[in-house]
Amino acid sequence: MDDRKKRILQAIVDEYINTAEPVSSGSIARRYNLDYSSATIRNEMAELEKCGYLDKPHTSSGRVPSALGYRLYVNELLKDDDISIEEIKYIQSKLETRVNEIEDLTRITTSTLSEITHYTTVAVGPRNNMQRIEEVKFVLLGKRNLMAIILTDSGIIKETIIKFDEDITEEQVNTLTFIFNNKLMGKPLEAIDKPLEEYIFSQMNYSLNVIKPIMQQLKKVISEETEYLLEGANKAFDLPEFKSLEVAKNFINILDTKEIMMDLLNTGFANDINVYIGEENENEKLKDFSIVTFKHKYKDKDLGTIGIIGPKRMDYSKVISVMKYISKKLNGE
Amino acid sequence: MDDRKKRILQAIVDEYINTAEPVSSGSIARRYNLDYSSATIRNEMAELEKCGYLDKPHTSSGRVPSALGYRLYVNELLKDDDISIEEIKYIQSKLETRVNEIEDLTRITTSTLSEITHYTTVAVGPRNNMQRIEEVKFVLLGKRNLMAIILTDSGIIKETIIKFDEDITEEQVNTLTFIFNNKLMGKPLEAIDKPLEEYIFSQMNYSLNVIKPIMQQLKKVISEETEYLLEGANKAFDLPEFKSLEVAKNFINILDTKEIMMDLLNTGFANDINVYIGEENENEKLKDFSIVTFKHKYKDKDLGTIGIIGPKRMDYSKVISVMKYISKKLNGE
DNA sequence: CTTAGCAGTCGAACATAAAGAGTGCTAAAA
DNA sequence: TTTTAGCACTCTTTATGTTCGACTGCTAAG
Repeated sequence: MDDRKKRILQAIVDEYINTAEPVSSGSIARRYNLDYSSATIRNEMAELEKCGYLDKPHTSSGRVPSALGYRLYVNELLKDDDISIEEIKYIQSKLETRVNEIEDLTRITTSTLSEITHYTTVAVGPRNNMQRIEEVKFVLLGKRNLMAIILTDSGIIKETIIKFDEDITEEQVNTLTFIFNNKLMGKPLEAIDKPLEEYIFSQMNYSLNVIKPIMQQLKKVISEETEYLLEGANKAFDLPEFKSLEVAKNFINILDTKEIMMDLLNTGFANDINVYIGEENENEKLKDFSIVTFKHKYKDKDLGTIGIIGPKRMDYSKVISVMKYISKKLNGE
Repeated sequence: MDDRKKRILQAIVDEYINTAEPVSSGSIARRYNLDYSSATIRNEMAELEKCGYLDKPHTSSGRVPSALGYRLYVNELLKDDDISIEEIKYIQSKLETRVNEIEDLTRITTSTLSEITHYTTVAVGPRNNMQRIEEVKFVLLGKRNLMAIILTDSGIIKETIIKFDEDITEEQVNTLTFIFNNKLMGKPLEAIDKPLEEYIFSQMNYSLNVIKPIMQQLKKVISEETEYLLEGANKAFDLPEFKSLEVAKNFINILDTKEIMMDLLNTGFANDINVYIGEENENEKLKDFSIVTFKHKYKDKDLGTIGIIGPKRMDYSKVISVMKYISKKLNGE
């Protein structure tokens, strides 16, 4: 794989990302100043195809990058810093918004990312079981409703309401608070389990009627799907690939069955931008799409993962540049 | 408008709802036992068209109901009780799930409705400003975070977190709790406004640094969009009308810009099922869709509105029957 | 090693024809 | 007066053929 082949491949991918049309040897020779004739480029393209980096829709058509071609492009040929001053300013202004809840920061980041890149953006909260409990609070609402608040080290606050069939006293609440904090402070969320239930039951002399519903609801909340955010689903429909009904249908399906995206977002390495290109994905429905994800943190607190989904012909340079910038900015310059 | 015309119109609408193909006089004569020849039906169809109840895609094609036709059908010709025993059992089993938070009930209702009808379903919470405050609680989280909890008479609980730049004392929290409850109990949510802020400021001898952020955040929370739920967006894409790219694009657009649906859901009469048919909607984007909404209540508490969006060729009988049943069931038999 | 030139391939766009479904109208039947 | 059989006419759909243009692949010359 010599240098000239790479330059040509890069030109083809760039051109295809811009036009969404199969790229001909002539257009490359004309528009990119590679100083070779279309015939030479044609020969190189034939070889690139033989190596699997390019595909041809039919015998006499131009070339289209294959998944392998995009992969090489992403790994080796990306333009760095593909982000303008205006965009930087816009991102800065957005991220400076003061937020009270950490979820708001995720929401702002997600929508900003979608606005800048013009792709659909998805976010999930951090994996619950990684978080450690800092404090548990119980607040009596009326006589038969109890709100439980769990503060974690990631700054995410889980709260839930538990309904009872009998009245709860302030004293009970105090005991509960003491025992839960005593037992759980510093522990991961998954420490809320059966053994804990038994321990608490042994410590408190109330009926199971009080503890059972609390444990049940707490377990439900911590096992619950983390928040799932979706921004700019309609943006995709302006892209030429969505002329195909099958593509459009798959897209909606992917977004609607949250598990597909959630799985993908929960894979991937921390501290890194992960790129999944078309057929590289196991899921058949993702074959026409690429997804770029990154775990975002704020002052080293895990805030979950944000992903961008678009056509394989995605503007990887732009997307990755913007993600890198936002990631750096969030983590403190 | 004689009876026979109505029977024929009903047959045409029923047939079109089933097949999504223009309906011919012959198919009506064959499949519905109206005891008239296709020629007679043809004559009636011509008149129905003249009156505006039917449309013809082109000169020699069958007829398609117009918005006016659907309207007459919905107002006068609906089959009652178009819901099977199995469906009733399924709905019952779903609605019996015990829930702790009122939002869960909305979620279950929304997804059940989507599963039974096979249409996309949307829900919004009740209009905030209608609700009355029953209690306000403040809970100190750490030293500089305060959680505010507002209980309303509809059972919806709003909670939010307020961040401070200085430490807050328990004493301050107690004073805040006393003043807020004293001033707000029984008042509507919109009582949280500028005059309240001034009153509280006059009553407490702390700096504005404490009250300002609280009021700001509370106002934000109560003015915030109420929850917006979406179920079964992909179901729509199996319908033949979604072969048209324009229709599909409009659909995604409608769902993505929440305001369109929110506006519609917040219109409409309480205690009633509201039907909006295609061009009847002011919004141009809705011209190909119909929406059926109902305000749902649980034991007379307002839980917001649920709506179904589908093609104009929606199975109105089924949708309305299911809604009526669920509505009755939620409000206690 | 590069490139000009040209034959060959394929898709897109357009025109044409035939088949089929449905209507509207007329005139006969009930 | 109402209903219906029958038929001409209209319009869509599908199939088929044709042309045009954009590319490629290959050969042979530079």
